[in-house]
Amino acid sequence: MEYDFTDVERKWRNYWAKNKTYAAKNGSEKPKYYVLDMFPYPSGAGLHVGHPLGYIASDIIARFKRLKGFEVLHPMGYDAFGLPAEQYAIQTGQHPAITTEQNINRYREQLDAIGFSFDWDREVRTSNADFYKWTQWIFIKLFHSWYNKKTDKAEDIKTLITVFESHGNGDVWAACEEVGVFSADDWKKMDEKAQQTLLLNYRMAFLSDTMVNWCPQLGTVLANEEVKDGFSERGGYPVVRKLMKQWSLRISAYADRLLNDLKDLDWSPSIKEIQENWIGKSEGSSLRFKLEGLDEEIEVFTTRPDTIFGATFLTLAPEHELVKKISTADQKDAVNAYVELSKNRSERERMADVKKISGVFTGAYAIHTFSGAKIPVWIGDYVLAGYGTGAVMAVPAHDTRDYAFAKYFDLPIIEVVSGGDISKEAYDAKEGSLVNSDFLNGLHVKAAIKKIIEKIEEKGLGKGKVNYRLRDAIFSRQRYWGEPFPVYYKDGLPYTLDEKDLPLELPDVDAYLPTETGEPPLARAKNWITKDGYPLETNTMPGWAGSSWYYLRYMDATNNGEFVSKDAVNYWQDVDLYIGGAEHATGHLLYVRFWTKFLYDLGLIPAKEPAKKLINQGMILGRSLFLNENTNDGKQISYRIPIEYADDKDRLMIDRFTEVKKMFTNLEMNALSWKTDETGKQFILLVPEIEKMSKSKYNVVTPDDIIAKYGADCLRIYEMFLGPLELPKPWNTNGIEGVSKFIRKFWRLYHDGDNNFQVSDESPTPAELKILHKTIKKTEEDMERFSFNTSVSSFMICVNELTDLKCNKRGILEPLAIILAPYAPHITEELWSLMGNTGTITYANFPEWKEEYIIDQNFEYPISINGKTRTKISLPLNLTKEEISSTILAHDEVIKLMAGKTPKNIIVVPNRIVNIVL
RNA sequence: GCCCUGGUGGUGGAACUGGUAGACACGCAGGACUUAAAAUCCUGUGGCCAUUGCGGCCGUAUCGGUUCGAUUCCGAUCCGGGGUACCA
Repeated sequence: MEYDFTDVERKWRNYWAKNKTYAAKNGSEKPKYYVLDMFPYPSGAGLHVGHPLGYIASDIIARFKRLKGFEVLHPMGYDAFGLPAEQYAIQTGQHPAITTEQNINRYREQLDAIGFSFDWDREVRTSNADFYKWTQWIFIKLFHSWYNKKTDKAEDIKTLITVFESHGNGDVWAACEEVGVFSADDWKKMDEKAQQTLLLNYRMAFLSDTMVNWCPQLGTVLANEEVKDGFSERGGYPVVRKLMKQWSLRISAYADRLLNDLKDLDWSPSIKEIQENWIGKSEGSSLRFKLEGLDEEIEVFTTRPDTIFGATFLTLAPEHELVKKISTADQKDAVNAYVELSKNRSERERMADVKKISGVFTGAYAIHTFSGAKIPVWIGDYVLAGYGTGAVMAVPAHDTRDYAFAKYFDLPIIEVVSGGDISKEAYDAKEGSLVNSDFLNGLHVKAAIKKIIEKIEEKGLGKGKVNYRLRDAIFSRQRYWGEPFPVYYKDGLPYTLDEKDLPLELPDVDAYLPTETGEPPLARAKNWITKDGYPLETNTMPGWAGSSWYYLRYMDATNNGEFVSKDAVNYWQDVDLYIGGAEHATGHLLYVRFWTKFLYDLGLIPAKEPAKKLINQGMILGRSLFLNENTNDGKQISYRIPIEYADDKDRLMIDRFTEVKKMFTNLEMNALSWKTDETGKQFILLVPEIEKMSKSKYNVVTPDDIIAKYGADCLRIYEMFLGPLELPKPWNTNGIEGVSKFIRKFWRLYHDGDNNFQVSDESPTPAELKILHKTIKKTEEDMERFSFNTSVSSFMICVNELTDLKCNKRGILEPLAIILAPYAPHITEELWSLMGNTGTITYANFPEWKEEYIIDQNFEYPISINGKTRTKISLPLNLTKEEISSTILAHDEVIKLMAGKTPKNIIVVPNRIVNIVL
C-alpha cells in the first residue's frame, strides 16, 4: 500500500473550493501581499507544461506569505479579447464569445487540477461588459485629459480650457501636436467645432492622421511592438506603412517618467534595459541652418553639436517637407524620382537594404551657421522622417552613417575630434579633444558640447533638446473582438458618451469581416448610433487595453459603482510580486506603467508604479522529434514526428509506423534505416531538437498527463526542481521519478510499513531538531531570493536524513508539513488532518528556526597547503586564530604533509578554512 | 554591429559576501529482497594514472592577470540565448 494521490488531491481541492479557503479580505488587519501572474490569453490549445511554471512559483510565494501571516491577494483571470478567437469566428461564423468561453472553461479545469490558491471570486475577463465598462471609462478619462509639462502630470482638460479662456495658449507648455499661438480672444471667437478640433491636439487620447503599420491579411493596424522585421508577430503576414486616421494615446508625454522611475523598480536588468532602449532618450541640440538664396531654414537635431565644424553637408529624409521647395530646376527630376522610389519601398525592403547607400543632391546649399561655408543639402533614406526633425547635419568624420554616405558620394570629411583615424573609419567615440573647430579647439568633447549649446542658444539658432524614440501608441484596431470605443461623432468630431451610458456593449454583426467599403466589422452592426442618432466609432481597442489596468480590478472585482474603490486600492496599493514572460517587455509592461501613472496623476490610485518586483520566468522548451529519410539522390529529408508516437528512448517502433505514414504520403519505408531492439522488434531512432513548445510543432506536453500519472504535488515540485525560475529550459521528464519517490518517502515518514498512520509524541532528539531547523532556515532564505529549486533539494535532504533516523515524531513532522505545504499543498493538508488538526493547513504558523538547534560544537576545518585541500581537522568553534594555527601546526597529519618544511605563512579564517603556505 | 545574459560531470543543476567544486536528482554499473517482475533498500559513479596500502595529477568555455586561495574579481578571445538595429 502506497500513498494514493488521486483521492487525496481531489478531496482537498473540493474542500478548498467549498470553504473558499483562498478568499482574500479587503482591509484586513494583517499586512497585505499582492502576488500576481500575467493572465493568460485562453487559446484553443489549452495549457502546456510551460504555462504553469510561473503560476506555480507565484502560488508557492502566495502560500508561504499566508503562513507568514500576510493577507494575500492572489487572483487569476483571462485576457479574453484577441485575434485568434476572431480569426476562428471569421472561418466558422461562430461568435468569438462562444469560443472564448469554451477555451476559458478548459483553462479553468487545467488550472484547478494543479491546486492553485487563486481567489476565484475575483476572476476578471477583459471581454466581459462589466470589466470593459471600466476600460471604456478610463478611455473617457484619457480623452478628457491633457499633459501639463509645467506640473509634469496629466490634468483634466478643463484646466486647459480655463487657461485658454483667460490667456490663450501662449503660456501653455503641454505635450501636444504642433499648434499655432492664439490669444484668449481668438479662443472665445472660435465656434464649437473649431474649439474641439483644437483641443484634440492636446488630449491624452486623440485622433490624428498617422503613419501606421497596416497588415492587409489581418485587416488591421498593428503597434510597433506587434511588428517583427516587417511581418506581423501573430501570423507572420507582411506589414506596410499607410496613412490612416487613428486613435492614439499620448504615452510619449510620460517618456521621461517611465525612464526615471525604472531605477526604483526591482525588475531584472535586462527588462529595464529593453525599456530604456525602447524609450530611447537622447540629449542634444536643435540647430537651424539658413539656405542660400532662399527664405527657408532647415532645423536639425544632433547629439553631437560639438562636431559642428565637421559638418560638411546636410541630409534630409525623402519625406521632409522642404524637399520640394528647395530642389533646383536641374536636380528636380532626380529628386522626384528618388522620393517616389523611397515612398514605394516597404519597410521590409528598407531594412533589408540597410547596407546599400542611396541618396541624391537637391541642388540647394545651406550656410554653415558658424563657419559661413556653403554646404550642400542632400536627401537620403538613411534619415528617418519620424525621428528628430527628419534632417541631420552630416559630420562624416564622426558618424558612421554620414561617413559611409560621404565616401560613397565623395563628399569632404573633416576631422574635428582627435583620437581616431578618419582615413579608415568614422571616429564616433565621445572622447578626445576638438581640432579644426575655431573657438572649440582644445576642449574635450563634454566641455565642447556644453560650450557650443550655450553659443547656439545665445545666437538664437536653436536650443538644448531631448529627443525620445518612444512614439505615441496607436490605439485603434479595425477588428470586431475588442472593446468598443465610448465615442460618437458629431459634425465629424469625436465626443465621448456619458459615463452613465457605459458599458457600450459590443453589438452583433452578420459577419466578422470588414464591409465592402473597407470599414471595420462594427460598421455592419444595425443601429450602431447613439440614442440621438449620432454614429458610433467603428474601431475597437487593441488587445493591450484591458491588460493595462486589470491588476487594479482584482482588488475590487465585483464593484459596480467604481473601477476600484478607494478603500480597496488604498489597502492593496500595488503588486508586490509580478511573474510573467519577458516577451511583454516593450508592450504590456510599458503600457501598464503608463496607465498607472496616468491614473495616479488624476488622483485615482495611490501608487505610481504597478509592480514593485517583477520576475520573468524562463520559457519551457519542447523537444521535437525528427525522422530523417535518405533519398535515392543522397539527400536527406526530415519529417516532424508527433512526440506521442515515440517511446521514451526516442524510438519509433514499427507497429506505430502506419499511423505516421498516414501523415506523410511520400514517406518510403525502405528508405529508412531500421534497427532491431533486444526483443527483435524493428524501430527507427528519431533525432531530437529543442525548440519552442507549440501545437504546430507536435511537441506539446500537457500538465494533464503528468498529473494523471504522478499527481499535482509532484508536477508542482518537479517544475520547480528543473532549475532556476528565470532560465529557459527544455522539458523532459528524466528527473520526475526522483520527485515522485521523494513524495512517497515523505508520506512514509508519517506511516508504518503497512501504510498505517503512525506519528509519536516523543520529544525529538537534538539530531532531529537540527535537521528540521536547518531545513526551515534554508527554505526561508531560498524563498526570499525565489530560489525554489534549491529548496526542493533541501527538502529531499531533510526527508532522507529523517528517514535514516526513523524519525516519526510530531515535534518534527508537524512543522515539516507546514514548510512543505506551499510546494505540495494536497499531501500536506492530508497529513495535517491525519495529525488531528481541524481545517486547513493554509493559515498555520510558519515555524521559526532557532540557531541553538543548528550550531555545532565543532567545525571541521579543511586544511589546505598552498591552496589545495589536503585533509580535514575538527576543532571547537570558540578558538582564537592563534590557538587554531598552533593546534593545526602541531597536528601529526599536518606535520607529515608539510614534509619537514617551515611554513612561510599560515592563513586562518575562523569557521571557514586554514591555508598553510610552504 | 551595438547592448544585455549565460557557458560547471553522461543529463537537469548546487556552491548565497573570494574559502572543502560537483549538493540534490536523473541516468548508468554492481548487490540485497523476490519463483519472477514492480516497488523498496544498499554500494559505486568528473577525467586520467596507480589500485596490495595510502595515493598522485588534471579539471568550472579558452588564454592571461590579481590573491595565501578564483566557478566567483579584472583583461582578452571563442561559443550559445535574448533585445535592438540606419534614432542623428
